[in-house]
Amino acid sequence: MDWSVQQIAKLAGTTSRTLRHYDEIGLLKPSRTGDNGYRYYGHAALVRLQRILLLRELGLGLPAIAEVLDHESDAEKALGRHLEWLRQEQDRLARQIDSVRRTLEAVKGGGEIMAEKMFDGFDHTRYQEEVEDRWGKDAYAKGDAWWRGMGAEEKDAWKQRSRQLGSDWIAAAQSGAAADSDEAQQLARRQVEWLRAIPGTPAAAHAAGSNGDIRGYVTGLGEMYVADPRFSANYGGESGAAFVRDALRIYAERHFQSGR
Amino acid sequence: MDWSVQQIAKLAGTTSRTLRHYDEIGLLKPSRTGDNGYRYYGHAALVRLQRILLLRELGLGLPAIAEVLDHESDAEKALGRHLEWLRQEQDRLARQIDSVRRTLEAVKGGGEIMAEKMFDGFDHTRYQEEVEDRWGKDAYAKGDAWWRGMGAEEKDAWKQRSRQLGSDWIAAAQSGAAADSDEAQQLARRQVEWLRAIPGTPAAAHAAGSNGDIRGYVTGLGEMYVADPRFSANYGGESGAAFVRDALRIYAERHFQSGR
DNA sequence: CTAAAGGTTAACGTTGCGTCAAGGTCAAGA
DNA sequence: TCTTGACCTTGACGCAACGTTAACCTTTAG
Repeated sequence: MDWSVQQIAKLAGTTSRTLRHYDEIGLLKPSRTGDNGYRYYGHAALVRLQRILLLRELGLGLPAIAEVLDHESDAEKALGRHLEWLRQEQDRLARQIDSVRRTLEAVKGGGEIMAEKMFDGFDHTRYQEEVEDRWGKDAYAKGDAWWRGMGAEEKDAWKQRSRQLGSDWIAAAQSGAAADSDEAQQLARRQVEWLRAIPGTPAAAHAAGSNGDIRGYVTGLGEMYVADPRFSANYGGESGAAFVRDALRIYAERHFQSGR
Repeated sequence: MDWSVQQIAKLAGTTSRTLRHYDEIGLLKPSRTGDNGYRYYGHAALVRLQRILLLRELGLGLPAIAEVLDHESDAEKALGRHLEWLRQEQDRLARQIDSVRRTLEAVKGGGEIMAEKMFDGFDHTRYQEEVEDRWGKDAYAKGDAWWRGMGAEEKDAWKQRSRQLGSDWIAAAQSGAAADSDEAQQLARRQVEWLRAIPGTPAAAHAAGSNGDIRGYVTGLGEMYVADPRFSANYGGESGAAFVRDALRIYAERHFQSGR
């Protein structure tokens, strides 16, 4: 009472190629092999195959499935871990959808694809990797959660504040003020306060009494601004960006201990 | 004022390998290539790279990104399609999570991985492909939505009804009744009514007055039962499954026009 | 006897790079 | 000047899970 590849494939709802693949990687061996090389599957193989397919539909990888089936006891833990992973994926997707929606709206409205600029409410998608690299994995997560948790009015207010700060920087830069001038240092102070309002940043931690490397953070941020041509483009070319950077560096040197 | 691979990679928050990849597939060519073969990137390239990375974070594929960037006008449509796709993915994930959760609970409670059998509330994951193949893509979707939309009590009731039907079939098969006996035909009627309660099936459409191929559907379902050893195992071996199949076929022949 | 149906192994294609491997180039110190 | 060491280059394999030819036997039905 054995079945051929095609037969068992149809019974279980899969393809013969899949069965050969599973044979190849050792996940499911045929119960018997004919002299002609044909694969034959018996009852036990079918049951195992169905379990494999069930677990696969749940999204588990083949190695994970093998583990579950071979050490029956691990099933619970494996499924638990998998569930956790699925939930993270779900979160990621939700954020992505949100981003796409906003981008789509921006495109519909403005036109240009990359209309969102640096100060337009802290473009947190753009600097994700950089932020994570330099100031820890969860800094971005916190900032992101904070932003997503705001209502539309709050977001508008924040954007307004950001834009105001940005245009003041531009005005100062174009007026030819020096980076260590009072005007520039006042702007630097506002910028730092602005940063402090964003949870997850070292600036926020510093405001709360903790002592991260706020000096390095502020200085580094200035360098990021100069390095980013979108920023320079909006703030009067490289000279404008350099002005912001210098002002921030000087402010940081004057007001913060040298790191950690 | 050009940048080397490493430099531009850091500026944009990616790696040199990625840049070489993009060069290879023609997504982003260097602005200039040195006599030594070195790649150098200018301002325009950096802007394009940043757009690429932004779109990538939104989850678009590289070919799609190329299309968006090269035919600026398509951006809106491309993003719209992408959003749609993301939402479907989200749906899929949600269903998967639900399945994993239920399976996990079943494992915690009962133990055996594949405790869910055929009639245990219509195992809709198991026959997905088959159902889609034979009776259209959205039949499964409708049935699935219906099932997921039920409350726990409703589900329990449904399971109860299903189990009752199943055990009645078993009893009839084991009593040695003929497939065309009154008893068997009564069971067939109940089975068809049971099927009618599941939205998306041809049986449901038929109940609503539409005329899909309900005869083929009912008959085919019977064949599926026989082909499935899990079914036969639970219903008294192949003879029991054959009994069900025959009874259904006879019932279908007697009560439904021959298809479409 | 022949053709159709079904079986076999072998090997490339898919997605987006990470990761060696082997070897030029360039700026700077001994 | 020679030697590091850092950075550059072009291949080419690896990953996940099969789909899809390709080229070639075996079994089965007519």
